[in-house]
Amino acid sequence: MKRKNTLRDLLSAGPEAEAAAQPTTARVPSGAVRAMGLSLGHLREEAQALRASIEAGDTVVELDPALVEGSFVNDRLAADSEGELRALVQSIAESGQQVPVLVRPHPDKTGHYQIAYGHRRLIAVRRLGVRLKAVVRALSDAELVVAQGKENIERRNLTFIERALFAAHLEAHGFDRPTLHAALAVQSAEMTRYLQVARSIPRAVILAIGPAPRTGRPRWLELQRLFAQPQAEDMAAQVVAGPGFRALSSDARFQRVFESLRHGGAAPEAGRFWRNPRGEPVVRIEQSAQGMRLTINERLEPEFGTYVAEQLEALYQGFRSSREGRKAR
DNA sequence: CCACTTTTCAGGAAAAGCCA
DNA sequence: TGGCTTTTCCTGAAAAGTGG
Repeated sequence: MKRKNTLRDLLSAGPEAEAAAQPTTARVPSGAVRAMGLSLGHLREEAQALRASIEAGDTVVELDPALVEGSFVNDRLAADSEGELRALVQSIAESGQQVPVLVRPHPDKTGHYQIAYGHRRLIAVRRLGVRLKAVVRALSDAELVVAQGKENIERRNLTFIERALFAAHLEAHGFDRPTLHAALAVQSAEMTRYLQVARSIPRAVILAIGPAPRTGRPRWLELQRLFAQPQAEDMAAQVVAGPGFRALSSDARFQRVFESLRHGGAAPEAGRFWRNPRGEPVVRIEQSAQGMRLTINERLEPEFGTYVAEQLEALYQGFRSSREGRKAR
């Protein structure tokens, strides 16, 4: 099997070589690797996938990229950065497309194809106006989404909420749990959390917040719990439509929705301060999932913090009696 | 700037709940 | 009852924050 060996040589590094964590020049020119900022793990996943396809007897063909369409399930909330894409375009222009993409014959349009993984390479190749190196395999819908999921999940490119939405999309398409687990490479417990979040938080709110790359499972779960309270949807809708919301980063948008539901009203602005009459920011007020933290700057107000600590008992008594008063009314 | 602490995230195991 | 889903908890790693 000459072809098999040739292709193997192209992707010579196996998992054993990766374990050494040393870049080998046999696989892809190392300069290009560095330029693209790709992790070795990423290359390993692709190499493994391709090795698997070679072992399955697939051949690499060259296709007109115009005949290749995207998948029927969309998994991303945000497009890849232009910088990353440009680096990939440059790499392919210089050293050619080193790794083929995986496609299947289009189920409805004869002569067309649907991509399973390699979306970014497809875009890059289109820009260059060259032909697309691809492995064509007859994949079922389930196999297609599993392959597509692997492309993103194994690169760890999707945020928590993107995975959750992807899972929800797949579920809506009627895929069973085992397929979902395989597509996202997670256990059933994690899948439950994805679906729970995607089901409980209104889609419009999720889309308005966006991928929130620095917001992970705990806080999304916490937000999902907040949506159990009455009026949560209305409140969130108000926040989302509020002034300046769009201008915030995705993570800040999450934070604003989160805070507004926690406090049942207007979102406090980030990094609040209490100022003394001189206008100095003496107390920094920070809200987290755990609670509220007050940081008292004793350089600005010496011994104020000590005083506040001493007054906690009196403050608490005042807090209790104000609560009782409210209940009695 | 560096070392240390705290927070956050995500993977996974085990227990609990649900349903045919 | 057994299989599957959901909930809860624990853990290690990474990131962020803090203080000297």
